[in-house]
Amino acid sequence: MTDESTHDDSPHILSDRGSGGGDAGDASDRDGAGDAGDVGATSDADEADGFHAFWADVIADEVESRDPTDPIVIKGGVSPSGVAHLGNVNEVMRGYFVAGVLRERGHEVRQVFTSDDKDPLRKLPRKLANPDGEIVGLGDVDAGALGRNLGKPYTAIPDPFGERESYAAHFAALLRSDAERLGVPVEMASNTALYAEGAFDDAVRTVLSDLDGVRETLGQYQDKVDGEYVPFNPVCSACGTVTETVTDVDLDAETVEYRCTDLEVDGDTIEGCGHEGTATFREGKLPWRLEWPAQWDVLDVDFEAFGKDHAEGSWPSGVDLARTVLGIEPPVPMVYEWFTLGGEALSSSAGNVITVPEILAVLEPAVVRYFFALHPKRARDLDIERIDQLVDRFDRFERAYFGGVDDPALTRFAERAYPFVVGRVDDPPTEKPVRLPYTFAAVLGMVDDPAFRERLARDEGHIPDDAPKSAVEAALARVEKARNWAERTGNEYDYRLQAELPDVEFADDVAAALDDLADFVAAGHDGEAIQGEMYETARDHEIEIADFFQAGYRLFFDDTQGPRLGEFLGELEREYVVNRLRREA
RNA sequence: GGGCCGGUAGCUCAGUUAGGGAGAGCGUCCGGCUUUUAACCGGACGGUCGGGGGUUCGAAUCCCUCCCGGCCCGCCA
Repeated sequence: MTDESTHDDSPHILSDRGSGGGDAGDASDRDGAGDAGDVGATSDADEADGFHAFWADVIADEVESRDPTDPIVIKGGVSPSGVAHLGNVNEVMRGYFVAGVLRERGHEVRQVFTSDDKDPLRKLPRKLANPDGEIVGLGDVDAGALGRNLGKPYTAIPDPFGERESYAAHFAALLRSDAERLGVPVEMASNTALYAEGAFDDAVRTVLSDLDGVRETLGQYQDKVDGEYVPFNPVCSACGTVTETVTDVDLDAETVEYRCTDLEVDGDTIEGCGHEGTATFREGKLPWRLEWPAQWDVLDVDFEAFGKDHAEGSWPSGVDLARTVLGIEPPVPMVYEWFTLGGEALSSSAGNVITVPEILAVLEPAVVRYFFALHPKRARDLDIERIDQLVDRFDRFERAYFGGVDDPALTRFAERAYPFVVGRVDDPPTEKPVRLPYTFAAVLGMVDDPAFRERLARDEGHIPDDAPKSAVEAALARVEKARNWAERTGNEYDYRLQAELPDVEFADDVAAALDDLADFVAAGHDGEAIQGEMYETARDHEIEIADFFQAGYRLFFDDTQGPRLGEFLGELEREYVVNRLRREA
């Protein structure tokens, strides 16, 4: 009915500047009705003039302006086709922030995540993830079994790892555990299950009852849609593949007639078996362009975030089909820009991916959530080599929340977003957590002894004297992350204290200097004194200071460089240091 | 070819909603911490805000245009 221009349905609502501000013509009917009642009653945390420092508030405003009925439904979803990487996390984390804001405003909110698992497996993935989320190659599983199942729904293909009921269930379980690790409670919904229980029956009936309408609308977006097009893909009862050739529709019986024909995928052909049969509305699926709007209808979706790949394809056609065929209003959309990993596009086939377990090996969950709290529309790069920069930014963001940074813009953003980032909306922290700078944590990661780590952190002033035990433990947890980072990247912090004496030899004068230093340490001195004595000893023996330090690094790290040596040695067990300096153990 | 999104310092990013000082952290350089050895402190250097044009007293911000990158207009999420 309401024939609004596509401009008004732009999913780029965080980019539109002053939308509706220019044209007097269309501003009246869209904004006028919704605004009057409830705009003034929005969040108390907002400034009165409607400015928002946090994008999730902008989205929440838009959702509220449509007068949704509780519970508000926020959806995300992916096809469980293979390795879920950090890019897919957008689908849950973006919704997490919007859900949090809406709950804070007093709404009941459900966050639903669909596994679009009735889609067919179109080609063999090059990489898979095992039940622990670790990436493995196709050679580690029965690739032949997968190859024989091309064209079948993911839920009809056995789990390559033999643990769950299907390929889809395997990857859906990984997605759920990813969300849980990030502290995001989501309701998982299986598309296959929704079809099986009849949830899509009404939508399928509506679509197949209005073939002319579907063809006319969708034909404006897809050239392949012609007078013969039928928007339903039955699953062949003979061979189990998803087919595309429907020859007749029987609305009374709620069935379709089909012929199992070939499926073209990327130049390859998945052969149909030629079987001719009958399928019910539950024994097939809608094509994506219609299935997406049907999900909005079935799940009553109020908001959905999606990648920019959908923005100019299935979103505009989905909006149109929702209104003209299904008779519903589409949800509030939000497009997120893709991020790059180390400057390159995420690509599972090229191996340029990082999974949630992998990122959580080097980052605390709050830091990952912080990354996804940043503006969704900005092009950004996630660089593992310099992940310390991201952590530094998080620490600064956290300090800003506690009023410790002279940066009004950052402080406004932090005051609003921080409680959601740390998952403490209802009882925000009142004391700033103790944090070790990430690179300092990497230095501590060079040794295993927890007591050593804590001593050194205290000596360097990173842990206040009155910090409670739990805060200290939480701070030291970062050391394991930073150590994993150093090992993964092999960077300048990737040193390990050598438990065994490295196989080394020194010139006589260097050896004599080491013996003198050993005597000094044995006499009992602190790290600062040892550091100073190293210079004295080198001078006494007329050797280059650089050579002497290098000898020390060779003995303790079997390397030519390392951390500030004297103070480091001062924290280690004295007997160990003395013996090592004497090259005895 | 058409449409959409993105482009701010060497790096990672704020600032674009609401036009007014071009900013932060890191890196680099210099200096300090008795003594060059990656942790700590201070300072400096560093940008045609992708280019050009326009509106304005004033533009990173609004308009036009061009360049570069990504995405969509086939399939698929």
